Amino acid sequence: MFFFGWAKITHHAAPTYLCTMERQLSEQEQFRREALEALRATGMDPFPAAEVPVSHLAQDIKNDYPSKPEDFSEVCVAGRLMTKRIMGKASFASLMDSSGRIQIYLNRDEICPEEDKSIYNDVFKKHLDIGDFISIKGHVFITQTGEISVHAKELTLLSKSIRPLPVVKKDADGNTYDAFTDPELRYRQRYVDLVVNEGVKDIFVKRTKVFATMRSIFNRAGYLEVETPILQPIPGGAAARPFITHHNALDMPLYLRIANELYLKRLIVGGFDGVYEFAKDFRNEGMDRTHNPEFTVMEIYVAYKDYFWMMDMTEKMLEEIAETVTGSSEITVSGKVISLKAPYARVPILEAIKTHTGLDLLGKSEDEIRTAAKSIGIEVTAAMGSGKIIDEIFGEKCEKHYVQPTFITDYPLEMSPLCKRHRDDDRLTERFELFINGKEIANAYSELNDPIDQRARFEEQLKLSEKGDDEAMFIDQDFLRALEYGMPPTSGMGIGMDRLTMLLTDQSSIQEVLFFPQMRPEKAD
RNA sequence: GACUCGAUAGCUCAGCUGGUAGAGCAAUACACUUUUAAUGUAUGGGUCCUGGGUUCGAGCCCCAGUCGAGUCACCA
Repeated sequence: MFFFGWAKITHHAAPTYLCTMERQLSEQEQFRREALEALRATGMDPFPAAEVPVSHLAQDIKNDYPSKPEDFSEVCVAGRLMTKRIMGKASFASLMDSSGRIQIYLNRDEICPEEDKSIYNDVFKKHLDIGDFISIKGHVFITQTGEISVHAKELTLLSKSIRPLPVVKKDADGNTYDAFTDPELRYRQRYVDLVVNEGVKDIFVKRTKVFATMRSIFNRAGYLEVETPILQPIPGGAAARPFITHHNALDMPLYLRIANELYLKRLIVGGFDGVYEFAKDFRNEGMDRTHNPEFTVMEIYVAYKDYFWMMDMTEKMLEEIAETVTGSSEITVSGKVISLKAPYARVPILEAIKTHTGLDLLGKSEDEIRTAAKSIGIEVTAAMGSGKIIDEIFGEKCEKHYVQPTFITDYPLEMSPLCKRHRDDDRLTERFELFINGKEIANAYSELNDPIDQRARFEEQLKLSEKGDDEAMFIDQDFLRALEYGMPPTSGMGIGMDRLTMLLTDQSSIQEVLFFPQMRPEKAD
């Protein structure tokens, strides 16, 4: 069983948050449990099993009732009770379903036409709480104050909520009061965040639309969506510290993938013309506003193409995604208007450095590059080769200037061990990174398919790692074997899906676009 | 990892020079048949993040720690 295997390796006690300890109930929780028992005492099941005959969503009623009121004489809506306004024998409530909120009007004598008024007087007024799931059958009408509402004929409890939700209110001007804002609580209890904070759902709906749009663009082009191993014996395809785990039956270490590049290229060797994968990757590094230990990358490889083709494809794809998801190819990111309309500027990295620092590094030796970097205040260490230094200069002095989408191209050979040499200059590679709003969004190559050169590049990485670069790449012998059988000329691209989503939803923190961002364990409740 | 800020009622927050813990919303009770941040009256609700220390006395001061946010470092 999973648990025993895991316990054997770690020897850790179960984290405290997994322990089920008696928790002191708050006054409000006690009241809700009493209400639950009171409902049971009336013979009502607070958690009934039957299917709910929902006929309409709140938003559809609000959209369509004005033009076709005759279609709304009998509706059934279901969702959470979010407010109760009781005025004696009549009440208003708001019901929230997946589409939004709608007001419910309840009248005692219509809900309870018989002698027994307990459904209204006891169940609705006393025992129903904010957060309970209910269904309402009735007809749609417009109140005196002009709000489209459901006039209730029948009220059914669907599920009792025994823990109070934070109550967030809005006034007539749209100002929000008592918003549920503590980031720790919002991320740990995302379910609550989604229920009470307006706009949170929308970010995640957009996230899914980004994925769906990208997928449909690739499928339209005939590329194959594939799955490749997450547990890898050699964590290849990128330079990063991996998570390590252990397979008991094989008694061997396995790594959670840091990238899937080398597996997708094996599939190109195998004869697929275009393959792509939305991949969760894992990197055992620091966490901050733009880094989560697990994150999502889309990688695509297309045979017989080069990186120029990939730039064309990428800019058209991003334009279409922006239009589909946000309704416009112009987006606003932290107050800046960014146009994702193709084509994008294309700037070789050494030209970018020349523009922003005045340094001309083309054809310079490692020592000259090191000296030049120091001259503009870049810190360099002995472990850094010329590629890493150039990357450092670009990151420090240039990157931030590329707010509008820009392909930075033709990186030095040393920085790109999986990338084909540049057709015009063998010190450079056919690589681009796409920068938007000063941040890297995508990375692509004309893929290196010369197995002899690939082996030499891996060996170069090995030397770097001996020099102290703990992120240099591992050598994957099976990948080299695959290349030796022959890989067609291929272009590949990886795009950070979390960061793309951040861009398209104007969020500055990766935690806002991940349902469940990584957190330290919380204390026992 | 370093620094800064924060943690008080279900939620958002206030808390004076160290002297028995406060508000709004939410909750409970009553009233109220078209309200919408419903309203009115009354009431209850606290491990002041944890553990030490100083003090006659600590939410507040000191030390150590936990969790979170921000900045930096790290990071293809």
